Amino acid sequence: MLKGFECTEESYAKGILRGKGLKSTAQRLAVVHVLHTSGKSLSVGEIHNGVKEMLGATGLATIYRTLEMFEDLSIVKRLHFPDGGHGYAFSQGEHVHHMVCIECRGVFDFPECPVESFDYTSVEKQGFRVRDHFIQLFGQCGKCAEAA
Amino acid sequence: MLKGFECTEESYAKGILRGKGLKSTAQRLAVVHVLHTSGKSLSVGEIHNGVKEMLGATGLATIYRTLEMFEDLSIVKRLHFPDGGHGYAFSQGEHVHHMVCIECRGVFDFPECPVESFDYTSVEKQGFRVRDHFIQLFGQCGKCAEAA
DNA sequence: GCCTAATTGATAATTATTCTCATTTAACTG
DNA sequence: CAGTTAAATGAGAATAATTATCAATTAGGC
Repeated sequence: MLKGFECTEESYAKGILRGKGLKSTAQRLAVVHVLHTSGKSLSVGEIHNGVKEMLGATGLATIYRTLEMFEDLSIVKRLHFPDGGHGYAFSQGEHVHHMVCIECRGVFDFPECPVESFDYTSVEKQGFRVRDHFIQLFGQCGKCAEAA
Repeated sequence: MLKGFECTEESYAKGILRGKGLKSTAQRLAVVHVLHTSGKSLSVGEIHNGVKEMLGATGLATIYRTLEMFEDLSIVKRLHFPDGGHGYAFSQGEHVHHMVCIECRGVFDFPECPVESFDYTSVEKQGFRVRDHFIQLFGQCGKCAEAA
């Protein structure tokens, strides 16, 4: 097992995995570590590289499997970019939304939900029942705005 | 050139294409037609099949090229699904949001923007400058709710 | 420490997307 | 409305992304 780099986020993931009867493998914790410490949205390839740096040879399929599982467990969130690409970011809990810097791909949380107070009347008139939503803000983070 | 199936949506697309000095080809108008008449979000393959039904042999690359261009022109919108997949829907104008039926993938517009009235103060305290946003609602459309 | 089901690694297979270039065509022009 | 030209297309090769397979490994409980 992996030692020495465990922090709040890894403990959080371990707790969720344990609760579901899933194993806390070195690979899974490394994915959490790589994502969390980067503070931004990473591609599958970037995550794979980060994990390999920590653990040595690691199968790419494991990264895909882990990300899919983590998304179901609300440990990571899949984010989409205007250019059509996508990436993954560490994210605790289900009802958090994210803003993404279009320059550095840094990810920032915001807990207030703009849709929560939204009046669905016009939507529901069409017979539509809203169950869930996906929101993402794009812009410039403080650092990138300064640098510009 | 294509005749006989032109309706408001095709004229709309032709106008935008003309305005940008782009050609209104049979393939492009067929993409609009297929998307609009379906009323739902379609995969690239489904769009390709629909266009082939109308025009006969059509290159897949053309479909990809057309969809990318149409997204830039805000004629179609790329939508994402909880299962990780994505699709395209006809969509007039830039500031329209969509709700998608998770059963039939039907797409419904709503012009009111939940984020417009949202108070960004907490976000901007972090130095983040919001430029754009992506919103999508998921749920059940009237028909699918009845059928259930 | 042992046992067992869960997980992983390596790679093959599949699927999705982009590229290339010769051929075709929409739109403009006279 | 025939001629011209830059834009667009088709077909398939090339590349990238994702999923599947299965033998070998390992976390977690006893």
